[in-house]
Amino acid sequence: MTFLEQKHLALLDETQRRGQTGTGNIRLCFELLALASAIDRDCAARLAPHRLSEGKFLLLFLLQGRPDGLSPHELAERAGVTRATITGLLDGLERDGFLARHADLTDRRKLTVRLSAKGETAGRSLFQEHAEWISSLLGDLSADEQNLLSGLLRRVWQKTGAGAKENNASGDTGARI
Amino acid sequence: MTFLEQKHLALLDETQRRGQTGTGNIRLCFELLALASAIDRDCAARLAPHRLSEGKFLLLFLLQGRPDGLSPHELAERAGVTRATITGLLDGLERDGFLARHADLTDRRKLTVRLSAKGETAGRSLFQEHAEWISSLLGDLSADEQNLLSGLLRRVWQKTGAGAKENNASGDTGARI
DNA sequence: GACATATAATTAGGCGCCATACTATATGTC
DNA sequence: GACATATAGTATGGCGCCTAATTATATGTC
Repeated sequence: MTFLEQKHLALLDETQRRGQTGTGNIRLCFELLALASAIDRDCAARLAPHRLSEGKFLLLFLLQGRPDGLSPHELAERAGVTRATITGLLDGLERDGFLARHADLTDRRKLTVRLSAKGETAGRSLFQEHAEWISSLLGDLSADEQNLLSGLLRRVWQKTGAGAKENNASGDTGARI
Repeated sequence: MTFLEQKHLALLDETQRRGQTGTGNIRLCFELLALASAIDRDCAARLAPHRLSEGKFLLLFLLQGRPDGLSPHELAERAGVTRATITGLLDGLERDGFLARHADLTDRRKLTVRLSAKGETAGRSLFQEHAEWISSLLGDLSADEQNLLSGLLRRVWQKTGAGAKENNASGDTGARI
């Protein structure tokens, strides 16, 4: 059986019906997207029982083991999302008792975000669990296979907008086989 | 340079700092997710100038070349999303003049959704463009490399929740090298 | 010291997706 | 023909993400 998603099947069917060239390429691209979606769904399903999303988990994780906390601004930078998004995530996490916002004593514009005991505990155990799970996803592949896969992914990535930008800066290309 | 996303870099840094095992696996998984995100971002950027999202594009595409139209219910099924989601997408597409809802004559619960001339034109040209773009992403890989990649993706996919479900039904496993 | 400018966080509003609840209509059964 | 049940579409409210605008505070410069 194929492992594509419904929407991709529909697109692929129609592409084939129209006798477009390169449907093999397209199928492969959809397989890649389907795999990523499946991983994201699994991730969400693992976190949902704790009332956490992937974004919230990342914040928990960034704050974990930092008794001095971090500002929303720093969290945004490290998480790679906007400060507005952080505000929303913090609202949820604070509501559920994972952390608290504290006023900064020296700069009254700033806040310091610190985990509660609940947040510390949840962060620590979830992180361990999460790392093991992700690692296990790829665990069946041999070292050679992993290198191969990484190289192939990199080459495809260079055709994307993000990759093209990177290409202008450095001449790095994945190995060919 | 690496091609991971900010959030994954943060997770990976911390994982290494804690001396967790299997960080290579984890990096590879993140590379896969980063590539899928890059593709999704490119897709969104291509459609945005037309005031379309990926979901809307799919509807345009499903309706294209069907003078009799489809019902929201059928659209939901083929797109693999809920009917509620379809309602939202149709609202936007109707507002922007790509299509119209028409009352069904025989069953008054039903609607028929048909593209406008604008919708037909946009659908046709975008579909062509889109198919060529996606195909080009993978176009650098040889046939062998494509088969290899597909097999590797499939094996990882079987470790996901979606894959595990599928496994119960059929014994299909990707080829090993 | 006043004022332009930068920075921190938030708010407001939008999008796409979901689950759940609701309304209108159809249908099968007695 | 009445009534339970199913179905079609929508409304509501939530989440995570975004951009742009707003408010409060800090800072550099004249």
